[in-house]
Amino acid sequence: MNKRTVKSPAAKTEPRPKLTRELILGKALELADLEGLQALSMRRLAQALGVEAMSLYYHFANKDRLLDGMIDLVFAEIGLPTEGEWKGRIRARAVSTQDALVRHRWALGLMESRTSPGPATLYHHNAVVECFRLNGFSVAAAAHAYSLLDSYIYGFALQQLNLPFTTFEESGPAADSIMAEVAAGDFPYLVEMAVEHVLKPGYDYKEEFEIGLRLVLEGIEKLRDEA
Amino acid sequence: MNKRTVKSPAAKTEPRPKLTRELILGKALELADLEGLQALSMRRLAQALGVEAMSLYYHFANKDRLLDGMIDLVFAEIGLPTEGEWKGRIRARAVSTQDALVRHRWALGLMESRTSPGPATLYHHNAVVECFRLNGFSVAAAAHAYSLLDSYIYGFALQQLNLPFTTFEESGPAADSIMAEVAAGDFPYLVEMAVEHVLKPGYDYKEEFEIGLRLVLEGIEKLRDEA
DNA sequence: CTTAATTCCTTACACTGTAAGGCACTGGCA
DNA sequence: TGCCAGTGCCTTACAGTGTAAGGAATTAAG
Repeated sequence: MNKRTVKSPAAKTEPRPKLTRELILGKALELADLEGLQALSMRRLAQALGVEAMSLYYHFANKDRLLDGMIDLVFAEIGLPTEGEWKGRIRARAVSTQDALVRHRWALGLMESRTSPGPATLYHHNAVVECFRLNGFSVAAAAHAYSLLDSYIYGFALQQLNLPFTTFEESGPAADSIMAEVAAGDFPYLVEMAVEHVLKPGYDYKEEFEIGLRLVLEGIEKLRDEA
Repeated sequence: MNKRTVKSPAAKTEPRPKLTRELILGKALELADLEGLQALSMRRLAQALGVEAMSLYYHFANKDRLLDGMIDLVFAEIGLPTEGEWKGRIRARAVSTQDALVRHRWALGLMESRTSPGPATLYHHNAVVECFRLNGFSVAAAAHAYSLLDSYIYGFALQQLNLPFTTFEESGPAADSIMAEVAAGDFPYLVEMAVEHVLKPGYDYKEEFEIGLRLVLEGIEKLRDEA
C-alpha cells in the first residue's frame, strides 16, 4: 500500500531523505522562483518532494506558517557587512536587499500579508538598527532613517517588479483601447518619458536604484547631523 | 423561476438597478474595504449585488480584469492639485496617495500583481510627470525624481500596513519562541526602538511619513538643479 | 411577428487549503 | 521478549474557489 514501505529488510531502493522543515522550505523557494507564487500549492509542493500534501502539515501548522518561513529564509539571504564606515555598509545592505527581492520576485508580495516576523528577520532588522545606533544616530533618528531607507528599497522593488515591460503582446481587450488613447496623444509626457528614457537601450534598474539610493543616504546623513 | 421575473406588467416590486461595470466595481471596493481582499470572491460579490456569480462575467472577462478596474478606481481617487508651486503640489499628491493606500488597505497588495494600468492610472502618472517637466526637470531628472518619490510612497505604505502592531494576542506557537528570544535580549536595538519610539503614545504615521517626504523632496530638488 | 442581441442564470469541473482520522514504523520500558 | 506511546506520513472528505459551456429571459430592431 505504502509506496516506500519495504517489507524485506534488505530492500533499500528508495531511501527517501526524511522530510524536514528546511527541506520543505528549500523546495518551496525553488518552486516559487521557477513557477511563481500561484503555482505553489500544497499538493504541488508535496509532489515536488515525492510526498502527499497532508504530510506537509506535520511540519507546518498551515500554509501561512510555511509562507512565513519562506520570507524568513529570504531575510537570511540578505547580508549586512560588518566592516567599513556606516554609509558604505548601509548602502551594501540596500543593494543586497534589492538583489534578494529581484531574485525572489514573490517575496515582496508575501511580505505585505505576513504579520509574524521570523528569527532571521528580527536578527536582520536588529543588526541594521545597531549599525545606526553605533554611528551617532539617536533612537528617533535611527527610526526615521530606517523608515526612509526601507521604504525606498521596498517601494523601488515594487515598481520594478510590476512594470508592464515584459512585451507589448499582452494585448487584452482593455489594452487595445489604451493603446488607442496613447496613440491619440492623451498621455504625451508618459510617452516622452517611456521613449526617451525607460525604453532606451542601456536603461539599467541597478543604476536607477543607485541614483535614488544616493539621495536617500544623503538625506539620512542630514537626519543624523540635524538632531 | 427567475426571482426578478415579473409576468404581470404592473408588478414593479423589485426594479433592481441594472448591473454595470461601475456598480460592480463600487461594491467590490466597499466589500474589500470592509472585509479584506480575501473575502472578495466572485460569489460573495455577486451576492452583495443580489445577483449570481456568473453574471459578473458578462461585464468582466475574469477576476483579474475586475481587480484591474479596482486599482484604477483607487488612482482616480488620488487628486493632483493644479495650483501652486511644484514642490507643494507634489507634496500634496504624495499625501493624497498615502491616504488612498491606507483607506484601501488591499490596494497595495493588488498593484504588485497587476500589469495593465487603466486609463485613470495613466492619466494620473501623466499629470505628475507633466508637473515635473513644466518645472525645470529634464526627462531623465523627472524619471529619477518620480522613481524616488513613488518608491518612497509605496514602500512607506507597505511597511505601515504590515507592521504586526495590531495587538500582542496573535500568539501562535512561533510567536512564543520569538517572545522568548526577545526576552532573552537577543534583539536589544529592536526592543529599544520599539519601546522608546514606535510604541510611545503619540507616535503618528502621518508625521513619520512627512519626515521622510521632506528629505525625498529635497533630494528631488537637488536632482533637478544638478542636471 | 420574427429575429437578434443583451443580460443574467444553471450546471459542472478542476483545483484549493485543510479537518479527521488511520497505518506503519521507531524507541523506551516491562 | 511484548507492549505502548510517539513520530512521520497517508487516505479520505469537505467546503470554497475561479470559470467554461451553454441555456433562458428580456429588450430592440426589422
